[in-house]
Amino acid sequence: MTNREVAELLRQIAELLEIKGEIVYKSLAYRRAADNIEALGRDIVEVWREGKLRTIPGIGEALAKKLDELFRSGHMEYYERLLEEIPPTLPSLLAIPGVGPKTANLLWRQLGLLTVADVERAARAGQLRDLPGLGVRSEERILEGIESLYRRSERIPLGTAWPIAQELIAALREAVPAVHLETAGSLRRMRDTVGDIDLLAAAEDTEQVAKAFAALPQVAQVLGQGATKASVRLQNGLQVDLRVVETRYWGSALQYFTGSQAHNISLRELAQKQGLSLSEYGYKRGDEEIPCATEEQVYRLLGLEWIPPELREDRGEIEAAQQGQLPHLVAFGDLRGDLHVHSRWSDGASSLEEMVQAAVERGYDYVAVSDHTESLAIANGKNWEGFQEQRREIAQLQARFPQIRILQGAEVEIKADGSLDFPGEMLAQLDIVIASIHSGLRQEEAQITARVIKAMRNPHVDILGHPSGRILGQREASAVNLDQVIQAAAESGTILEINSIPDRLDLDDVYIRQALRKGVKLAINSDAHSTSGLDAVRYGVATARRGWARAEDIVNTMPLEELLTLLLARRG
DNA sequence: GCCGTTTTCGGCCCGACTGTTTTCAGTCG
Repeated sequence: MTNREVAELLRQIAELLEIKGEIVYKSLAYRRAADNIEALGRDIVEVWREGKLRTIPGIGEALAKKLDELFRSGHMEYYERLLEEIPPTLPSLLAIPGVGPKTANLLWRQLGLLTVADVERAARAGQLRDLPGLGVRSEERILEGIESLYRRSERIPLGTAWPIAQELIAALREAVPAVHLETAGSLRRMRDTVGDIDLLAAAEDTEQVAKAFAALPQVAQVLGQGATKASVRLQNGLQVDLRVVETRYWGSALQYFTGSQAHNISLRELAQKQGLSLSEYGYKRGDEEIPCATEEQVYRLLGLEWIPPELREDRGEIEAAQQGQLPHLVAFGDLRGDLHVHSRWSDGASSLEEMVQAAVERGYDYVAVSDHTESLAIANGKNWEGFQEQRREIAQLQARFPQIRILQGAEVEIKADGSLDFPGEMLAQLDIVIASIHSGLRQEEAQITARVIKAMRNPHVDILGHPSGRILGQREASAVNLDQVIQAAAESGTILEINSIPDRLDLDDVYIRQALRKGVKLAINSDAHSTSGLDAVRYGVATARRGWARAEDIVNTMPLEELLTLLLARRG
């Protein structure tokens, strides 16, 4: 079972327990355990085999026992018993905005409703208004909730949301004076996908800002607007929430609205131990109010360093901040080159010269052109002859662009049996070799893992490209066991790629962190297929930061000579 | 169900909003 599957099971149990009416802390415990399993970065079944389940935060005696039964037998009796008590479809009602566990229970017990369609039918027939605690308004609200559920859009990739948010911020700045204006929520934490766009402003006249926001030309529909907030839907369907606070609350509010929720809960628990209560309005000690104008103040009052938003997921950052052990995270400006770009030689839209020119404009010291190889015919992959021809063009360009070093690379296909498109003596003539999988992604775990590791052990392979193969919103990661891939990388010295294409972001934050724990080196690559694609590294850097990466963990922050020495050493 | 520089038992985050309520329960982020 994958970590995600185990986490999903625990979350289902949490929902069933809520509907059943168990004390809320029990379901909270299941959710916390689920979150921590998902953020583990290693195979939970492995942890179980080592007998170390209890070392995972949030897993105590009872959960360890249940998971042990699950991994041993494939069943969890507790879960199966719950499903006999509570109809399995009932948790689906919780997806209706406005319907929580109490209402779901009520709808089931009183009217026998089991699905969203059941609820819709009953609501339209006017059967909900007479239930205890509900009325006509509730019935309407539930119907509205069902309609919005049908319309509900998927989470959107960071790479889609981020530029839109920047554009809105610029437009709002133009329209109205605000002292502060920033993104908040999962967008500020740079999660790989976001549910909506959250913006936060501080101003003297809060209502003026909310009004100006609702009146922006990008806005298609105003969902709600008051003195301190506005919710809108954009022309492109995205929902954006803006909140406006007084300047003296800026720090407290920005901290609060950035989240994550788990991070905030842990922070408030810490505050509580120190006799303080923390909210978006700052601290309270008894009747004394302590608003914070900066985020630094929020953290400092608890004895913490300021925590970068990308780390705020309650994955140990608070403890690290307490001890002054937060990592100095890699930054955009640390990158000295890009090791994975394409050109018109394979499936790129820009010429080699245009790509080199664009890399120069970005201030890079080096760029590796890594076009596809022959068996990826769909991407116009080139044979060895093609690469030799390309080398002559690179030599000519190099003479014209002395300010940047142009490396010849290749994105070599890992074939179904783990062999590569080119033999060793050819690969040895390239400056850098990225090995990637683009086909046979459905192989089962053992096969695809062995295939990838075989390629990694090839001394001519420098980098493993987009290791999981996921495409956000379209394709799940392959079955490859990243635990074993990371272990193999640690042993062979293979560099793992953080592919920056917005719907890849692969490796993801969780496995980046695990790779770093094992001392594996990473490369933040754009995988650009046109000149503008080079800027995607912004998202790769953000993902690296979410994985706690420092500049020294990323090979393309190195000066050219150092990088070349590293590559040579690896090839022996 | 978890967990311990106040605890191995008794706690477990905070505030806003809404609707159904005469003081609060449920939901949400």
